[in-house]
Amino acid sequence: MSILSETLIAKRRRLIGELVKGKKIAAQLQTLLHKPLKNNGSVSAEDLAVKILRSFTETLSVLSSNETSQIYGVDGDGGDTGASACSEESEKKPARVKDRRGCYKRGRTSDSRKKVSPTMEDGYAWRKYGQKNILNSEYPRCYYRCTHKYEGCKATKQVQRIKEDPNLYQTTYFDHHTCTDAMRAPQIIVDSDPVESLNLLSFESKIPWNQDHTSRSMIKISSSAKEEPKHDTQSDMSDLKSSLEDSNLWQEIVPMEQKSSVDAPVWDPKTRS
DNA sequence: TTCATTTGACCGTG
DNA sequence: CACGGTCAAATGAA
Repeated sequence: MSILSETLIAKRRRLIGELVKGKKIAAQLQTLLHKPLKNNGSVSAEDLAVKILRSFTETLSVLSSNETSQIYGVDGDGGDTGASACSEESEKKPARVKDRRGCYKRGRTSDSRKKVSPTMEDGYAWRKYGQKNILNSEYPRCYYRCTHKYEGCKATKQVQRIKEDPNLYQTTYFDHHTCTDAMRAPQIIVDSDPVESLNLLSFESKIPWNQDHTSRSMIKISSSAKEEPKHDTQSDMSDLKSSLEDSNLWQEIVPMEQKSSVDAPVWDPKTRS
């Protein structure tokens, strides 16, 4: 027990160290991007990018080597997923409202992962199904589920703008995508969504995020990525992969069974009922 | 016409 | 009863 917590503490230290390092290098890269002419060759943007990637890669490898939920401090007491589908027909209520008693449960007991990002874009196609004003929160919370819910993908997420910094969004992911890459750009699959970590490379100050970046526009981006598989992400990923292969980190990050799942979409694109 | 978003109602939990 | 998560009709966009 104590040994376990010690290793956890060590891992946490290592993670924090890596993240701090990555943040510093990212800041350097940011200034470099702002004044590219001043790049007299001391440090190239590419070098910095590689360093950042390495730092985040290291972080991911630590995360994927053990329970991420513990490190994130997220609940994960097992049990089944929050909402469950309505069972069947029931006509005990007025036409407008069907009887939804027992249709869903609360309490998200499945694994959840939190992420703070300047963008809601994460490479997946999401469909908004609700929005609520939350007590003591200035901004509403938006509820999304995977577009391919009807193919069996149970992934959902909640997005909420952060009160202290409205440019940032806190996204909480529930469940995992089972629709994999059939409808989105290919990517590495790690325990927690790897694309999220790559999104960290999109610098907030470079992107004109203003308050008009609503969920709507972000979702549009998601679905367009689905419809025409542009492979920006893919080329990014292959760059990343090739740079990582040099350092043998790639093998560490991608567990065996997940590597094989990349080219084996599990969802079946059938017509939904 | 199809598909996504909006929005108010419904429902379970604490 | 309040709150938060979900549903589904209405509405809008392509």
